[in-house]
Amino acid sequence: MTTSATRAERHPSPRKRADTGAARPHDPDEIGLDALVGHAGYAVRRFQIWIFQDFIKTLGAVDIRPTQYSVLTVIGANPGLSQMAVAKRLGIERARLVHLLDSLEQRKLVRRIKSKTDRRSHALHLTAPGETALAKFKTLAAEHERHVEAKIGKENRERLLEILAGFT
Amino acid sequence: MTTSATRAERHPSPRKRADTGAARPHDPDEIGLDALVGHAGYAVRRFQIWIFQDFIKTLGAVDIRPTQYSVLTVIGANPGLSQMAVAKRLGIERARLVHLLDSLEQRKLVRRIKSKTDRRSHALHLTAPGETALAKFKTLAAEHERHVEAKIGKENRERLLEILAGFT
DNA sequence: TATTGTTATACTCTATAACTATA
DNA sequence: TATAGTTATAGAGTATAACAATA
Repeated sequence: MTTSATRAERHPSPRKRADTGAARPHDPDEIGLDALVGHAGYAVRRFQIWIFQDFIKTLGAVDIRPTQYSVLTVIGANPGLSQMAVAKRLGIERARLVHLLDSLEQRKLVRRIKSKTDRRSHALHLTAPGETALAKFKTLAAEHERHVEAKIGKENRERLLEILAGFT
Repeated sequence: MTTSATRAERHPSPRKRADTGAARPHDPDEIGLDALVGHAGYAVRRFQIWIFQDFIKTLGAVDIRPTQYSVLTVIGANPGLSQMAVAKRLGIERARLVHLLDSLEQRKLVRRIKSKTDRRSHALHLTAPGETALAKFKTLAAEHERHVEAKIGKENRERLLEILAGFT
């Protein structure tokens, strides 16, 4: 652990009070996280929630959520992919991708085209309006990314991308 | 962007093929992420999923999930907190905390004690078995943390904690 | 009036299982 | 028999709203 002078450490023996049932108004800043401070998962989770909320808000006008954006981006860059290929690449359950594509197809952003060589599978393509829309989404997503940069700093964001490059 | 030679960059003009409906068997490693590569949120989300899965697996024998662990840890370090205080500190909806505490109380790990000074609120405490159990959970959580360290490296994990110190 | 805990609803996401039509 | 897409279900998690008891 490298973080120093954390809140938890200001509560070295928090259980001293034999308080039972008494009201204890806590200043939220005084509530120690104890062992959570040493867990990367805790901070990563809180950060991920912050990022997604900003993404959803920034792309709110076009009603696109992070998972929808990732699906559209991958189809746009790799037209003709099957649903299985997209699901595997993005770590989405194939059952869930069905509903995601239903929604994107209803919005006329994506088409499912029956494969001629393997009639079990669909080749996924963006529609022409889908291509246009995705370009707009990418512009807004870039704006969101600038919010991330403003939040944690330019260098920290770049380090983060390097550290997590294996999780893609 | 600092990540170099990414997969996306190996697909400079991916839409060249006017392929429509043809089968295209893709090697999963050949599917480019395009713009996703530049989004911190994408990597953070994939990493967070990996971490939670490892946590759930490592603490599977004691049937404790990340959120339950965070609630128990905060109550253990700050006995007497109200439900509102815990919910605010951890960013959990108070409505959801009700169910989490119902489960932890049924398992005799936590007690809700009526406050005498504010009869609307409950003071939260670990039971004696709860204290013992939490010590065991912390040992297993530390083991999980070593898995994280092994996955991304000791220095990277420490940098990550520093970068995300604000999200706690 | 405002707050604490509770109940309820809806929607997202994850994890399965089973079904169909193809291979 | 195995795979692609689909349908269905269950549980976690998020986001709300409304209610009773209490402040």
